[in-house]
Amino acid sequence: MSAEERRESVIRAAITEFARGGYAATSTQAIAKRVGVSQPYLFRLFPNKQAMFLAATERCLADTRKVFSDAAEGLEGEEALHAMAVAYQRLIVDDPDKLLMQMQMYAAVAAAEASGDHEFGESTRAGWLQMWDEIHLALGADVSETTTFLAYGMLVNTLTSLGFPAGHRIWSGFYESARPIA
Amino acid sequence: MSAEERRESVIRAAITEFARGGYAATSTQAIAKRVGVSQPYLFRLFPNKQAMFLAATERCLADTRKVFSDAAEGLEGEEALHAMAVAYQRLIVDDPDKLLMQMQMYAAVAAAEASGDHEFGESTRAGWLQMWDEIHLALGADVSETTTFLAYGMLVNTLTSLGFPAGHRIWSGFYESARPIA
DNA sequence: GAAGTTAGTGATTGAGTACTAACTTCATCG
DNA sequence: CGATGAAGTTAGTACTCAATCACTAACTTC
Repeated sequence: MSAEERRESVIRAAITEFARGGYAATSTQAIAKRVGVSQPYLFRLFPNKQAMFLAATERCLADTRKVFSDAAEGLEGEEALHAMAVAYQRLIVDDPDKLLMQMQMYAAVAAAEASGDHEFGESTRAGWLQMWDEIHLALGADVSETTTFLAYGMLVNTLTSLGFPAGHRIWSGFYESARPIA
Repeated sequence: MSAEERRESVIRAAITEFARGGYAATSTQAIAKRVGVSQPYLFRLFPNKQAMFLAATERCLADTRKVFSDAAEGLEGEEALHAMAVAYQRLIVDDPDKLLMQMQMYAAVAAAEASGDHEFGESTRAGWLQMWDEIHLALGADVSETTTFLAYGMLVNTLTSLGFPAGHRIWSGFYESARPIA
């Protein structure tokens, strides 16, 4: 297998491992095992552990962006909003690692920023802005609608992360106001 | 100093340390140093590191709840909403560790749930539900308004964690729709 | 002042960690 | 055939960390 292909599978493995353990608690050993390769070899493909985490977060953001843009393609306004909401819900159910990785990313960036490292946050902010702009366009360039959409998305992230099961009363407000499922 | 008082200061120190490093990357040594006590003594006050983290998250949630209930006291409806929004913004600015700890908590619970440990999530969900109910009451028992309020709150958390500076265009939607500052 | 308790420490251990250096295997090509 | 270079491994280093243990100093009770 070529180094480039390996790097690909390392990124995929890193996403699932980092998603479950966060940055610090995930060992490069665990990633290597999932890839099916020796642990030191990872350091041929990436300069260090941080680079693996960064690659994983970037990939994760890009994948999420793609889910939105694919869902909204050819639609606009209310229809686009509904399609994106449904697509995001499907993403969370079908590929929970993406959501977990997102939460780990937020925590990691927050910690990095708090301790003076603004480099990591920079790339994440750029990815987020891209996602914001894409959703913004799909929703007809309505700023407040974009903000509201993302706000509900973040609440979904939080409640899902906390493990509130579907049907729990804490979800009831979604049917009345945002209707992301319907 | 009595053990109970010590336990108090350990919790406070744990909040700031865990907030900046997350669970795994924070050493008990760092907490002990901040308290001004030897590292082994922490294990007289708490059975293990997890218990310190749990105590920190519970305290953090309780403090946040108190911010809301204090702000909304004697008010209702639109006024209560505005007061709580302003109070939360002040909390984030004045005591950023509370927000960081919250994000670390979400990531940690998500990871725990994903790997089959539902005990940690249980206490966090309970604390969150309490907060939800308090806000719900303050907002006149309007479910969709409560959900919207919390949704905006979670977006604020995310954007702040990512380090988007005040005045960045990504915040513009807040003035038009939610007006949590104004 | 003996008996007992409470707050606290120093030394240590054993497991796990990121990362390095040096070696091997093997397909390809002149 | 023999050389080259890329893919991958084994062995190892230097370090960190949670948790335990045996101990002490100060206080309280009677």
